[in-house]
Amino acid sequence: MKPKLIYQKLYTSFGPQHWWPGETPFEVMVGAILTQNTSWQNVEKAIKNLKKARVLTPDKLYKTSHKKLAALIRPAGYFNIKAKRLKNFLKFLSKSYNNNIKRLSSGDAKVLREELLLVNGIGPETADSILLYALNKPAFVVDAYTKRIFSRHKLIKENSSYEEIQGFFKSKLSSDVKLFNEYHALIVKLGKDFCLKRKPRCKLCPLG
DNA sequence: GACCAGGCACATC
DNA sequence: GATGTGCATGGT
Repeated sequence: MKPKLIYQKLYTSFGPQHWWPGETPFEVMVGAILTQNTSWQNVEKAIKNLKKARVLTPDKLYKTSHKKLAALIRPAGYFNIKAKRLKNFLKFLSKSYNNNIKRLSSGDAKVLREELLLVNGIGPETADSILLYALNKPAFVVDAYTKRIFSRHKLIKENSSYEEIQGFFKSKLSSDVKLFNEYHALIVKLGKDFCLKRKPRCKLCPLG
């Protein structure tokens, strides 16, 4: 089955997913770091804490102490390391872009991706999530579900690298922000509902 | 109580 | 380049 057809099947089954769940680009970027290897449900609690404490802006979050920040994001797990990663990102945002999100989003996507990857704590998936969902750049996001689902359906090798999998999708799809947005969200929906780690395939899977 | 969740860096071979 | 490990909460 071709990637485009799979997309159509998923869209028909599940409908639009309205991603990313976040009110502002900055909130999306923070969420992208907090959700690393963590369920979104837990991330929501952390973001709620940040909002309640009124620190969910680049400058205020950067000024928040490590101890306080870690305590606020505690529900998202790995709170010590994620507090550091957030600070690393905030330092980059401040030093390189003067906390100007508009200037950030007007930059060249390829350059920006490289800059993000230089931040300790931001890997390929987090970088692409930020590019796609916060800055509206056509970056195809690859995650654990993508690997699992597409290798089980024999479309990619099980040991393919991130770049290989991303290349596969980019070569088969038009470079369209809306499409990339919806496709990744639908993959996550499918993964959560049907493609569990220990269950090789599911009879109810819309892909058969 | 085990397993899992929208990763990443780092050590070691 | 591949493989193993630490990081941690909360839901099922």
